[in-house]
Amino acid sequence: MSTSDPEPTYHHGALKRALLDAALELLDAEGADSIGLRDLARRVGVSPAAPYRHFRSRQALLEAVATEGFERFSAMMEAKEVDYPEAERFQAMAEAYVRFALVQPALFRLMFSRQVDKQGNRALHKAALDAYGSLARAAAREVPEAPSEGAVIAWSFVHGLSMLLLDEQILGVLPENTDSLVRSLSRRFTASLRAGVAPAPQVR
Amino acid sequence: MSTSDPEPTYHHGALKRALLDAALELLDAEGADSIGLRDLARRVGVSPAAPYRHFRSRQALLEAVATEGFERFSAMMEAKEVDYPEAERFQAMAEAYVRFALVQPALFRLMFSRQVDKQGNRALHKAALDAYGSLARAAAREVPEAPSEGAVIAWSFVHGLSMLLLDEQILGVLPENTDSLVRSLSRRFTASLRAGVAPAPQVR
DNA sequence: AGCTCTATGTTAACAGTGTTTGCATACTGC
DNA sequence: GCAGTATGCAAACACTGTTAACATAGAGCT
Repeated sequence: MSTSDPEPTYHHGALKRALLDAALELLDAEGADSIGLRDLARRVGVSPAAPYRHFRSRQALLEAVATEGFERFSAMMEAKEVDYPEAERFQAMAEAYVRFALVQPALFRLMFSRQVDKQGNRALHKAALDAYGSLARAAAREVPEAPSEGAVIAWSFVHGLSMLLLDEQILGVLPENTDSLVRSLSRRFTASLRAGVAPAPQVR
Repeated sequence: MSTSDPEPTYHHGALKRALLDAALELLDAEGADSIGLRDLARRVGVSPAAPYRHFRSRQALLEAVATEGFERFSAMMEAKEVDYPEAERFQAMAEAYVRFALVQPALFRLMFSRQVDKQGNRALHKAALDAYGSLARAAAREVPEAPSEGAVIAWSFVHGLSMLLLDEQILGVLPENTDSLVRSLSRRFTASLRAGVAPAPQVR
């Protein structure tokens, strides 16, 4: 009595997963703001109060979504880490970073928004730090003279580029094909990162 | 009958301005999400429907706030542009950029959020482009070989650094004094920007 | 088997929101 | 002084997140 039958039960069986999936789906259609608990409940076929058995609040739901976003994100980054040789590694990861942002804009925005509290949510915090780890390692290798500073500079660049592209703010300025734009920009950046950090710790 | 009396009139007289001011004030106490039209109306002392005589919707109000944010922002950047000699100019502007974000975090976030539609709002669009202009000019001067690409790279760096600092995401990694952190990072970045763009257009 | 305990749903209600409609009041220009 | 317009108010609508009280299903024990 359990081979088929997708619908008829009182208990849904996998509501939590279903809610997260629905949220992830809605996220890219609309923004993260227009993602309501009642919407999700309706879409999954349960009552408005049902989600509260699995998430303490709407924010908790969003944090769970963001956590999963970070997990996917860092999985992808780690994949690049093993797939590419040292020489091309950072380059590949930078491009992957931006591509992730462009493919799942709302998810990316949510991950770095203030709607989720990375300090108060251990799982989220860890997932976010993991994501940074891979990129930082690759960037640090490019700048052995100042690894941690180099890593932060590189992180800032890819993150800022992603954000500005999401805003369609750069396209008004450099209206090229996005992919090749990202490639040429990150290539230039990598080159200057390698060349420039060593010589000039003091400016004044 | 008009020398004093701050309160008793039926018509408020400067509701639009008052609403914007209240919004700007609330913005830094709470986030931009918790800024409601009814809240503002209450705080200013008018009925819930009154704001609609001056703003078509909540989003329109937020866009007006963001526009004012961009205007202040670019005014500040242009000030740096004239106050500093070429050699230190970009450096100063980069630091000012980040500082603005840190001093008015919610406003900065709003300016670059999806809650405001830069395409559909001419005033907003112009203000945003103006803000970019000053920074771009200064950055381009540092990289005469590839001015527009250099400008975008520099913009990405300062913007990303701002965003990551707002998330308190970097502080977990480099827990220094924020001000000196910003200075040393942007100094390093500027140095590598100068050094590295010329030699290596081709990597492969 | 039956019986209890807990997990997971439902319904009904509360407070709060953005927004619209119709009416009231004040200001402005002839 | 009077018409027309700008600006305010009150009441209502359709939503939302969230809570409380109740209902049902499944798990584990005897």
